[in-house]
Amino acid sequence: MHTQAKDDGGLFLDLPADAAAQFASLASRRALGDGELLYARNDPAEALYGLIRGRIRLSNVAPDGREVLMALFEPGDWIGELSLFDGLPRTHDAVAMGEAEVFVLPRPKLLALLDAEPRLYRHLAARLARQLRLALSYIDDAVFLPLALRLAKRLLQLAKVYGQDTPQGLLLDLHLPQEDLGRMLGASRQSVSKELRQWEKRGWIALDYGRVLIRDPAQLRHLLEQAGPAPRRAP
Amino acid sequence: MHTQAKDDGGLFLDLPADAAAQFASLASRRALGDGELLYARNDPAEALYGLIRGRIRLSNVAPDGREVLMALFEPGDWIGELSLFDGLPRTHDAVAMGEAEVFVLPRPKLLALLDAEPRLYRHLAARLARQLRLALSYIDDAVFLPLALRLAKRLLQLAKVYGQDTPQGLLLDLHLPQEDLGRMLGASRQSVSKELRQWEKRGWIALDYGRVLIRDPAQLRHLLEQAGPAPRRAP
DNA sequence: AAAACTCTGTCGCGTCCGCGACATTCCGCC
DNA sequence: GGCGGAATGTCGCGGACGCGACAGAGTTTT
Repeated sequence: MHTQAKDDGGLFLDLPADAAAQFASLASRRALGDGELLYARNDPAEALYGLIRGRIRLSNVAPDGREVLMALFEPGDWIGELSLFDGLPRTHDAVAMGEAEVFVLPRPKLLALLDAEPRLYRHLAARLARQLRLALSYIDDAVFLPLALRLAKRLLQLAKVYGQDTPQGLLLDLHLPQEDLGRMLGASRQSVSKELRQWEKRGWIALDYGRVLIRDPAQLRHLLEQAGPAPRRAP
Repeated sequence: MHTQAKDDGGLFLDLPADAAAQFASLASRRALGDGELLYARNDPAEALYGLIRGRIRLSNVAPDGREVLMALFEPGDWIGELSLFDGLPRTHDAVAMGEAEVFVLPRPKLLALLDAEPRLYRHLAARLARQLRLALSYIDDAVFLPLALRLAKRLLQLAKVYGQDTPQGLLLDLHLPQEDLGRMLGASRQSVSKELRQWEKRGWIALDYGRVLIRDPAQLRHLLEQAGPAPRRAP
């Protein structure tokens, strides 16, 4: 669902080399300005996209302004496979954060290629499978874990993908405001801030604008382990 | 994710007839007693199952006893495709509610068949796609909709699949305690009960043990429409 | 370098909803 | 047809967390 770039191991997943070439031959390009919509919720499924440059946010906005931030895409990620498969409309808005550029693989051409090379289905289905697993785990977490634990979990998850090792610890430099962190968790900015601050006071992390330095990942993991398996049960 | 039976239109999805026959030739059968585990969370992915008789619940239980009820399967449904695709462990427990019987399609055999007939991937991928859409909508709903609306939505959704038309209205006779309804929504039994009772007082529904009669679906839909698009915004 | 914005920290109130408790009603079973 | 267990209705307390408000700190723009 999100942080797909490094999960895939490499650029545009592990397609066989020849298939990658075929994909490329179908593609045109499209440049996006800051805040530009790649597609909107309920748009028809016209193409599959491959992110070349920049960052794209996949989210859903309620009419009252609340927003669920479902995924962040980084260069190397595919975007929009779900609609590719079932032909149904988009489930989310896809918006460029800053300048970005994508490959555009029109659905009809892509389907034709897939029919010719059905083994490619396997690769794309594998992506769907990963996304489904992620979505399912989000649902579980939303029900089982209190905000603090969801936040810890997400931070560690993000760190696995975006974290850079530094002498002081794992640096998460993704220029993401706490408000967006909240939107990933279905939580308010204030609650996220409060929790992060608490951890900072304990020396587990250090905060900066749009940046988090995880000084002691083990403490966060410890939180999850002790509370996750047996959430609070005092007799 | 759940209520897949009638969504698929027919028994074991719309497989080509010859493919269905091939599937059948791979299958053995397994009978399950009430409460018996078909598989458990984290079990390895050994087979794909097809439900022949009875009902199976797909759920996740936290160590403290709380439970998320992710899906109910009815005869004609496939069970366990996700692990079929990626080979990773089960995400949920699958438990028989009452006596049940399933086809068992061992994964290795099935993968061999799929390699021989790659076009079948398309059918199975379509199922993954539907499940992903459902999961995504659950996530959105959990964040955007208050309990009452999620409940209304779920009731209508269940009615589409299980509802029987009667002179008094849509009858939902699925022998599902309100507690389980709650577990579908990440809500407590008490809250579900309260809301249902309220609707009953207004004459929208009628309640019975494990049964709901929807007298006036339009009212429930109305709830969703007025509140869904623009949830409460008093100046 | 100052202005305009964005991001963050912090209170405090209010609400939603979980949870324990208990009475009541209904079902399945012997 | 009566008995035990399960399902339901109902209060009320308490906790988690959203939300408005505002101050202060940092960043971007011109």
